[in-house]
Amino acid sequence: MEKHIPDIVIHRLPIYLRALELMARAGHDITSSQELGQRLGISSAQIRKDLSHFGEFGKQGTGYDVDFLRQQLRQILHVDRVWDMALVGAGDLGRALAHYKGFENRGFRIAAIFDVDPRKVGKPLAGIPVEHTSRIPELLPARGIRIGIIAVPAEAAQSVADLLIEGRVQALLNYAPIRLSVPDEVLVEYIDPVIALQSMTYYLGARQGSGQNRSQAEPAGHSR
Amino acid sequence: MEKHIPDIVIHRLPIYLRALELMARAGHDITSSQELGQRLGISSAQIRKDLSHFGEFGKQGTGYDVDFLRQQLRQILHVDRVWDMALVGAGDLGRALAHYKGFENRGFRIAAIFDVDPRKVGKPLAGIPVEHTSRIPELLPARGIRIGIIAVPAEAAQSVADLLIEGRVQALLNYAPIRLSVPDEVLVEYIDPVIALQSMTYYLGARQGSGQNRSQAEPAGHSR
DNA sequence: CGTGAATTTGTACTTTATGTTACAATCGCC
DNA sequence: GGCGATTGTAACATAAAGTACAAATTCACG
Repeated sequence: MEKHIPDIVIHRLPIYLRALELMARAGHDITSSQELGQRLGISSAQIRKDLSHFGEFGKQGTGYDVDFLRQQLRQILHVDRVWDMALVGAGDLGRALAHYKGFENRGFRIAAIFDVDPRKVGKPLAGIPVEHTSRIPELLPARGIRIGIIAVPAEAAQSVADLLIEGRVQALLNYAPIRLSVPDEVLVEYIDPVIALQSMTYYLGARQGSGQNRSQAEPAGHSR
Repeated sequence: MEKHIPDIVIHRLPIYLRALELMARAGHDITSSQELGQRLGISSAQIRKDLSHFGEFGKQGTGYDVDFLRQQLRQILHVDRVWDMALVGAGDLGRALAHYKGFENRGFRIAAIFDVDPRKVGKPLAGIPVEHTSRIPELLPARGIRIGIIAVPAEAAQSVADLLIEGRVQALLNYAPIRLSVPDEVLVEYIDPVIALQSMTYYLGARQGSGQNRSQAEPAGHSR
């Protein structure tokens, strides 16, 4: 319980937590690694082994107390508090994120919004004032914001990342389809729907289409 | 080149492709596994081995022709065509996805949009008419749509998935924070920003905060 | 209240999957 | 025509997942 814990294990914990929250809300008091695994498509042994990195949370013959395990996981993942985040980009995606209800109750809150567009600066979005991007380095440290969300076009993403890092941010969630170059100590997670889609079309392509597919050949040239 | 190819390899290919598209746009004609790896934070040997599953695309002493490798990867991933997708949910997220320019040129297009809200049905979104969700099973097969995007609240996600599958969809991109239960032959990819964030706060929590963090204790009770 | 069957955990051990190292073969270039 | 660069891959090393089981617990039943 004090050694290095594999990153892949860390990435599964939020999935367990999400399932537990769901069970708790459904009034489910007790569960087992088997039940959890069934719901998640993960082997029960995997779940037990993952959890065993952090302690012994279950009871033999019974399983896990949903509420207790939930609290433990929230502690382990440090979401037993609320993390303020800075959102950069008040376009369509930024707006969707600003209005997203899913952050509440899962440990996060958008506490500041930035955009370069002067028409957007000043007007509040989801009740939060939109500031100019250039003020990131100045405003973030004062507000103790340690997480940044990048929701700007790919061309602007790296410079936004640089500003956020100047503002002492330690974790980035990047929606732009580009790899960011950041100091070693800064964490980055990437969300790119096209990457996810393309790894599915690899498998789809081999299969039978249901109708007249391949509607359009992709033109050779590129623009973006 | 005919054996089973690990899923994890498939998931890296789109990342290679994305980098190559970027290079191509930058007028970069030739690259090497080393250069690619440097940009992506992946070892050069990893890249060479991944590619070797599909053939020999490089030239010793020189490296890879950016344009050629790009075309090869697009073929392998079957994004040398355009895939029509059905988007379900015309809320904030659905709107952002409908307007997203990043699908173009990467092999995808939103060809149909659905929502349950009668106020949204009828009005076009990003030039695409919004239909009622109940019409999914009827409309998709006729249009040869094989990919669905779920952008509805968690409560509705499973029933939307069921409708899409009834409409013969073979791949789902699910933005709802819930695991879907689907037949074996249907592919699913998940996007949940909170999962990504929580795996970062695991590491962040151990570190020094930059100011007065832990602004608010999460209340014990839950609602959502 | 005692007992045995049924569960279920945590973990040691085994197997499988993934990644790294190292290098012969090849190529372009000066 | 020799030299530096770079590929593709075999051999090795590391990481992750699955198997199996002793130990603990519950519960039904007499």
